[in-house]
Amino acid sequence: MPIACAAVAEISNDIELPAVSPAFERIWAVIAAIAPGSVLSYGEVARRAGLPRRARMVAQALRAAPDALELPWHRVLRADGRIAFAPGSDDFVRQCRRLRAEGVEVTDNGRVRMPTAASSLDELLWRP
DNA sequence: AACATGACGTATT
DNA sequence: TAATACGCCATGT
Repeated sequence: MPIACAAVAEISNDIELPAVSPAFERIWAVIAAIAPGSVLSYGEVARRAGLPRRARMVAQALRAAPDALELPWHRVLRADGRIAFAPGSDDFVRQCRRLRAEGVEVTDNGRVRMPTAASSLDELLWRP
């Protein structure tokens, strides 16, 4: 079992709340596994959690996530690379800060260059 | 059962 | 790139 999964499992067992959905736990595990400095879209998180077409559920899972999990929620963006929160809102600003703090380029509009299929492939193939 | 609401996605213009 | 429209899916009324 991946470390991130174990952490989520342990903590979410610890925290007793209204019977946390197993789907939420899988989503949390995927988010916990996002490497610092990289980002994922809501839809991609859903797919990796085995829940295709359930991007909105990822949003729910994030809202419901216990603080104790300390998920890297700031690494989850919309599919077009924009921050999901309303521009200028506190959450929006917080997310910008946290992303920049780990080296992610964020435009003033709150947009991040998302990895394209091509760029990811280049990463793999051109790596020395 | 019907409708509104979201930290969403995709296609189209 | 931006605006719009529509699709999707869980929840709450």
